[in-house]
Amino acid sequence: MAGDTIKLSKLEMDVMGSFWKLGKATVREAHEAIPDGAGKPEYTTVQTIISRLEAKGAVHRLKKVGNAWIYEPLVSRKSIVGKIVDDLLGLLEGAASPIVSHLAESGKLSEEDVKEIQEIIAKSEKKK
Amino acid sequence: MAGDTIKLSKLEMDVMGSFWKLGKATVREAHEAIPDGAGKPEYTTVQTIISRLEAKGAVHRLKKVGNAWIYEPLVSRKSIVGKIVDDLLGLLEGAASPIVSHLAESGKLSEEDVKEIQEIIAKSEKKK
DNA sequence: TGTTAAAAACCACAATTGTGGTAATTTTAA
DNA sequence: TTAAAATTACCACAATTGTGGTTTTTAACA
Repeated sequence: MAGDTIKLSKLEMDVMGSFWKLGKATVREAHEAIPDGAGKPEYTTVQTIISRLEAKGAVHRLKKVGNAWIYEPLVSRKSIVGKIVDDLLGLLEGAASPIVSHLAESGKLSEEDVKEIQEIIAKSEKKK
Repeated sequence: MAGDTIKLSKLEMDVMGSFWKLGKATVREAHEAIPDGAGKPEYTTVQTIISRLEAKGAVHRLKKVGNAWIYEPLVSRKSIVGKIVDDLLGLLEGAASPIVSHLAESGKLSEEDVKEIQEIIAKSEKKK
């Protein structure tokens, strides 16, 4: 228990990206939702990946429409991102600063993000 | 070019952790520096991993002392963490907030971290 | 200087991941 | 109602990763 979030590979993650974006999708829709560019997998590859995702319990078949199955995600992006970040924190011995420094340096942190952080921290400080 | 930071697997990352911590190390030292617990690899496994890290250019042999080689990291933790975070950002379509929310919620962000972020942001704002 | 302890070198092999093909089935449109 | 199009089902296979054993070399010391 505790660390039992499923482990997804890079490609599996990309395909989950389609489901997280679309909510639910057929194989074809999931495939089309993957951004074009180098390394975009073939349709049949996505088929395979979705089967594996199903075996892992990351998606499931909702219903059949026409002759295509509609799949639905069973794990949230939030939980998966959480696991990735936690793993990374493990590598960093719990220190978040290398992560936030990188975010800040790469200009990905908006002032809104910072405000949000401060609020959350303020809240958790109060609880002590 | 640009995305040419080496790709490390989980175990390879753990072993790199030893090098980042110790600065340089023999196979034995790297092995011993891995925290005990479930999934701690055997000495010979670490040997293999270090060979692969060498092949990937992540470490190299510095010199021989006694009959053991001393290895040294060639990639910084910073660069690897940066790559992981960038990949994650890719999945999140560039939005950092899911990451920082998770960090903040899990109580890993100190007030010092927040101050650091603000400073970095302030600096980059000035440049505009 | 020969034995032994340590490390390297080399090897093996299963699981997972990336990648996509082919055959069979099911719809749908002519 | 049958041919074409879409989709599933099933298969294959190479690369990478996790895992650690066996053999050989090398250094140290008794």
